[in-house]
Amino acid sequence: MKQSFYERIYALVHEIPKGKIATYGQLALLAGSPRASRIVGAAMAKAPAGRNLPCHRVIYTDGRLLPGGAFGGMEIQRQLLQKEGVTFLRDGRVDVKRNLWQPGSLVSAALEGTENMFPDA
DNA sequence: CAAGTGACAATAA
DNA sequence: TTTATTGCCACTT
Repeated sequence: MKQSFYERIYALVHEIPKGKIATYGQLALLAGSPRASRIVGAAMAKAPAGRNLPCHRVIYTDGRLLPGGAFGGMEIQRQLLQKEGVTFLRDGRVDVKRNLWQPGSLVSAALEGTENMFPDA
């Protein structure tokens, strides 16, 4: 029985370790559709309570949080991430380069050729 | 079956 | 640098 992409997304988000963050594009890539970043967002938006999804660890590729206050205020989200151990830039953005979730060997094949993902620390 | 929708991402100005 | 537009894919109606 095949699970919808949404279920796949939920599983991935649930796999995000504490103190790390992931971007919608990253989750989409892991889900199997590198361009389905919007699907990830849609999945989060429709994410049913009970899954305890750490959706606050999912941010933009720029390291920017959700404007408007999808979590009840993005400042809340910033506090949460900071409390988890995620480092922030002075611009108020998450340091994606340092805190991006890197799932073991799972990505090795997907990122084949991306030898230098972090040119600068 | 066709059109519309959206917690995004990349490119242009 | 920020703002605006386009493309994108799965899901809903």
